[in-house]
Amino acid sequence: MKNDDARRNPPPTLEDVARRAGVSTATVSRCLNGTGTVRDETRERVESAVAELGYTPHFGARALASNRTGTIGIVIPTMENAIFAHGLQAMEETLSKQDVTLLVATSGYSPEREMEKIRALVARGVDGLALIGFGRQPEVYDFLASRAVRFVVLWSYRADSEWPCIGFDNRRAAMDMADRVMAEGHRKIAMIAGMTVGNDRATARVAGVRAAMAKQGLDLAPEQLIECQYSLAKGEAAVSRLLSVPKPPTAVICGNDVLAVGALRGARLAGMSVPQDLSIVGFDDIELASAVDPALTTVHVPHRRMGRAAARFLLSPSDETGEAGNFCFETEIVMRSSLGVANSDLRRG
Amino acid sequence: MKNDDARRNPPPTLEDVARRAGVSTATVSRCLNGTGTVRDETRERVESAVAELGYTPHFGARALASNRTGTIGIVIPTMENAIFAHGLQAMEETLSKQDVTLLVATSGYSPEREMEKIRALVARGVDGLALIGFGRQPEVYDFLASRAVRFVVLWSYRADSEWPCIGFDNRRAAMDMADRVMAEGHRKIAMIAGMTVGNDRATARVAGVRAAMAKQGLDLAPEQLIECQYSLAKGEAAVSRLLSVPKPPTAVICGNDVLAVGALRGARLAGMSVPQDLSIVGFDDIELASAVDPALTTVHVPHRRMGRAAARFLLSPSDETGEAGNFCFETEIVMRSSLGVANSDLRRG
DNA sequence: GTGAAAGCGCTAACAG
DNA sequence: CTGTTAGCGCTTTCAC
Repeated sequence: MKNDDARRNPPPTLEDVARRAGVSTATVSRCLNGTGTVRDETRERVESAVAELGYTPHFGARALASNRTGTIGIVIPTMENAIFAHGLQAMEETLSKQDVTLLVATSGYSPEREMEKIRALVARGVDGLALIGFGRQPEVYDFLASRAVRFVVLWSYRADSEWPCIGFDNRRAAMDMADRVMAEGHRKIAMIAGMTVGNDRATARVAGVRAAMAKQGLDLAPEQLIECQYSLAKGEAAVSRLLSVPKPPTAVICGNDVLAVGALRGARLAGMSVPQDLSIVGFDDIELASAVDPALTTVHVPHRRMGRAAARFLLSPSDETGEAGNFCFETEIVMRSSLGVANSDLRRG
Repeated sequence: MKNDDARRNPPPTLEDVARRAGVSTATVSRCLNGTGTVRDETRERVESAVAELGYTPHFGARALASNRTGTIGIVIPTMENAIFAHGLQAMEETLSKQDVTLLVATSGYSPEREMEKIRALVARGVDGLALIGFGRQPEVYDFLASRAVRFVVLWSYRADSEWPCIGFDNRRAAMDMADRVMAEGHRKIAMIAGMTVGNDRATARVAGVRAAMAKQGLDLAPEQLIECQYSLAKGEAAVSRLLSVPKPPTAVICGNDVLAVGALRGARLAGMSVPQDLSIVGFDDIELASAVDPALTTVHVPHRRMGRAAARFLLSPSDETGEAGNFCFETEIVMRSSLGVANSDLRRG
């Protein structure tokens, strides 16, 4: 049996390689890690010994001895929609060029689970950590500090942040979007937001919409703001609630594209056509946004560039950090067809 | 500075805990791992020492000493669409109940990169590995055997498989779908498939469609079969190619939902309405499928159940494996609106 | 340029 | 029920 084979022949160790190459383990280690200098001829002997034996270093042993793991961790809220997929992909690509592995954990938008995952990743000796947004208990940051874990906050940006962050201005982006919606003549505007508690991005997006509306003397009445989890079904349910009142909104601003696509479907089911009867806009510009009909007007977020920047930051030697780890990307509104001019009938209504 | 703090106070070790609790390291280890028996009073002392110190075990050390890591790895083709997301999520949930971490790596549908990732995961000492589909070089399986790595193939099923697999019958599912399409009167049928080379699932889906058509005396002409990568854009491009011939198909069977949604958009751009002028069906039943308009008729695949089964299999003690790791899930066709009866005008055409 | 040897933090026999 | 102790495989001074 193959299994027994393997049990009898445990994987080769550094020592096996050293013996075969006729050198010491220190030399093999030096070859493998590019530390110190080794004569060419010696290096070749070592390399062929490695190849012949099919040697792979033992990760745990290496981690124990060197106190590094070649691993970066990230905790994202969810993998179930594509919001973070491109960012992750870009991050992973950049990291793997330097032979570092990205460990992805998900929290399901739960602070407790996020903390668990952070602990798990730190316990695994990640050399760096990426977290989404700022909204978390101070204990989390204390823990990270006490363990001296390098980390960066992604997807959010605060100029005065105490911690490095690479993101964008969620509030501003939402404000711009609301301005754009109002520029189309909309006055009765509703919002379907993500759960704002503990989620600074969702919170900022609501605040942005509020601020923009305030500038025009409008406000977001409580019944015009629905908070729900980011899912198609919730978006669909939310919009039907918004439409079931005497004077329904002519435009709905959604906290992300998933909600917006759900809303699109809800509107369709309610017999409204978008954007003639109702405008719907999203946020994030995931692929889904341009796949649906009508295609979604949304806020384009530079996922890949953020992912790459995050990787580069976490890869950079910690002693040359400086202010480097603080970057605000620009977002822009992508006009597609789901936003139209306000229908005056309804506006009057 | 916090960083210096941490450098001066290195993380507590098992020994620190032992000292503080007034016991030996062995006892602390026993408490932490639930191995052996410990008096309640002792356990409590240990537990409070752990809490006070904020102790977290060192992963590498543990891996080195015990030769286990509490880690299961999986290599999936991509995270950029939701095909594997629910399966992963379910797997992760099941594993984390047993304090096992899931390490996710992506291959981008490249065999070389898949092998790299497998090596990386094995080097990290994963206790088990999940792979998608069977299509890979024999060397990969040899490597796994030589390292005695427990693994399971997912998303595919072969009754006579040499290796444990938990999946479904891709060929059969595609066949059923083709039958269903033909039952609506379609005779001119085209297919937009994923790249079949090295991808047994894509291959089986094409084979299934072929077989079903053959039963009715039809065949899939070369120009009626387009292979492309799984992306919205490719699906869109493919359908416009299919529609640009004298006698275009009345139905297009797609290798997955992403392609189908792309095709939907392509058809729309070509001025065709679905399903009146053209029927389009997908495969996988990801959320996207029911979010678009018209909603996609597709093959429902029990992603979550597969993920859970995979986790359970990999979690089970290897000595009681037996035939347990071989399971074929049923799929079913979800009728939505993108499949309609064949338009006789076009059929004649 | 290379080797010897001391750990890294933890687990698992083995004693007691 | 608990303590002692010998490694696990690798990196990293420190000599030579």
